[in-house]
Amino acid sequence: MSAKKPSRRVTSADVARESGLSRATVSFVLNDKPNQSIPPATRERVLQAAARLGYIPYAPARTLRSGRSDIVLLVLPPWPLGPAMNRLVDAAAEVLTEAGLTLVAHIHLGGPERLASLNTSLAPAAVFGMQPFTQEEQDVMRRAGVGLILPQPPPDHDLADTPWSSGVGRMQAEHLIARGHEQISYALPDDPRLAELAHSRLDGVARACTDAGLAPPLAAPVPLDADQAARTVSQWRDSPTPPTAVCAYNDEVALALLAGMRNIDLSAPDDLAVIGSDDIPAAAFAVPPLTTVALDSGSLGADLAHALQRSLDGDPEDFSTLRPSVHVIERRST
Amino acid sequence: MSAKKPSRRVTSADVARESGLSRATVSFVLNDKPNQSIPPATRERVLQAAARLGYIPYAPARTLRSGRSDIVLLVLPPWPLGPAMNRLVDAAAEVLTEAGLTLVAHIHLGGPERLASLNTSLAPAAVFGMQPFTQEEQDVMRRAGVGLILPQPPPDHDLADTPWSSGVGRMQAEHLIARGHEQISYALPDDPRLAELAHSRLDGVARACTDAGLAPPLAAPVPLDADQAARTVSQWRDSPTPPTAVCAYNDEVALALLAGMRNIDLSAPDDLAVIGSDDIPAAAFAVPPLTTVALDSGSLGADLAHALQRSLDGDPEDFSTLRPSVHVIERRST
DNA sequence: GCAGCCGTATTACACGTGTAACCCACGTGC
DNA sequence: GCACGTGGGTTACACGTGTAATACGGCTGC
Repeated sequence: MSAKKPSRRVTSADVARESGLSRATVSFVLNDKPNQSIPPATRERVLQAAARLGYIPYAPARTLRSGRSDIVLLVLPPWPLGPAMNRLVDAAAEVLTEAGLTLVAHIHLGGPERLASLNTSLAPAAVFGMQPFTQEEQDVMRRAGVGLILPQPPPDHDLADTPWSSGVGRMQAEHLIARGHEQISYALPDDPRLAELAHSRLDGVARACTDAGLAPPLAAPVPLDADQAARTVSQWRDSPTPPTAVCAYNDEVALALLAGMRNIDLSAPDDLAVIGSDDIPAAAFAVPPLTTVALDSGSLGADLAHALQRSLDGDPEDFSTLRPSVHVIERRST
Repeated sequence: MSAKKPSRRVTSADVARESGLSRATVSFVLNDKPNQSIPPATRERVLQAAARLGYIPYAPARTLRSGRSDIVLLVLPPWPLGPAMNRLVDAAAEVLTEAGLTLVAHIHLGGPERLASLNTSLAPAAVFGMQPFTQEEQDVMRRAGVGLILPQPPPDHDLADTPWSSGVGRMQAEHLIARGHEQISYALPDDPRLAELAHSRLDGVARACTDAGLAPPLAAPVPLDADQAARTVSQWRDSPTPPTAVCAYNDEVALALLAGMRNIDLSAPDDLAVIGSDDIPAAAFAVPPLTTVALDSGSLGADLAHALQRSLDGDPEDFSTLRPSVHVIERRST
């Protein structure tokens, strides 16, 4: 129980010694190779010895030998992602765990050289990012031994048109249009790190507008501050074509708008309808309760994980066909 | 440029061949060993060959040989953690990256056997969790080669008394007491997964109350639903000792309370003062704007990372001395 | 009685890296 | 002339696994 050496690692050789068999036999039993014939008696001997010693195979050695790791790396951007992404990761992790894979997340800040050091220490089987990687980044990862890199930019397809970006914007706009609104504006987030994603959502709104024969949306950044939000609203109302409704980048921006409107004695939806995105818990408690667009990120995560798993098994999978369900949660702000 | 073999891995042997030197020399140069004498000319030869081939050392082999990995694993519980934890992880990752370590996060769902498989594929140098691990879990990780496991339960010290748990509760209560409140209640979260953390925060509130000579707080679960929250508030007001203020587990619970109070024509702070915790963006936009307790999780993360790094370097570090700053953000709900 | 075969377990090697131990040629001091 | 460092490099091994190739003994078929 209390050894001198504080923590000597238990190797498969120890198990072999303990069970009086060879390391090969131990390995065969523990990975139960199908085409080997091992009598139940010896199998039991190995299993018990392994349990007694608490043997755990050493990942690096196993990976080195087999050539493939069972780590899936999720590369997250350094900006806050909200609870939707949380659920997505959650669901994906569960599916992958079931398949013997391990999902880990890393927030990635710098350029390709940092990505390189990441892969240097992890050597994942697959890397999953939020937006496509640059060619240079891909090269670095490939050289580091990454087998599968996602998402792959579909060459003929608009990069930005992922379901969790422009799809959300489109859904927001369609809901407002169905309510009879004809002049829509868009509330961008103030954080520059969110600019890319925000503009692709705005793009979804714009397309929904042109599809319906409406004018393109006015867009303006809305900081998370009630007074500044109020100013933006005032400017909109003073414009030649004042909007009757606004799509917000997310629920937080939408809440800022509602608070700003209160400050200048306006209220949703009569003076200006407001729709958010993400369905954070606070949305239901706003004044008035906020209508918002929710992405079923849980099942999206599970779908992604399944597709990834099949991809690792050799089936080239088309990830662009994954269309998650996104739906409107109607409350009182529209 | 376009080889038949789709992606043969570039090894240090390739670099050796390319530079016309031996693998050992290559290794010496690349890890620049101090006590070796390598003329600048050869050094340059190696470096250029490595760059030309785009050599990236293979993590598993390196780890296998050296015995220590540079991965730090953050084990997250499967429940939502809020933006504070996000900032903490962010800051910690930055510090660790600077030190050549790689921080990755994994959400952990099951028992020790899952933890085992986790470590089987990762072999991290250190594991960092939110609450102390059980003895069994620690054993499993130790056997898997994990050198440092945090947090270590201090034997003589109350387990629950971490700064981000009871410290928050204490700070909430002290603020209310300073405002003259003498009967305080506590709004627990409805999610059973949060029970442990919530009760330790409640404990902080209770201790602040007894320290001030007040009665212990009434506690009740408050679901994220306005009507149900309203019912709880009514019950409190009907109790023999009706509270004049309430500490909420977090801002979301606090927002639910405010919404519930609106439904029954009560308002904060006159009918009942409400204080939250976390300072989520939505708190500022509530009606009335929510007073809350904010943890400086960014600097806490950085401190933790520094301590962890020193610990890995051999200095036994006392993590229980880390006292993050937690302060009250006064708005209008108290 | 012997070749052959099958079940059982072992030996031997490869994966890619870090590094201790060694080797060789070349001044250099006496 | 010879022992002797010494700069500049190499050879050899270890880390822990997985698995192909192999050895051995006993049974079967003819």
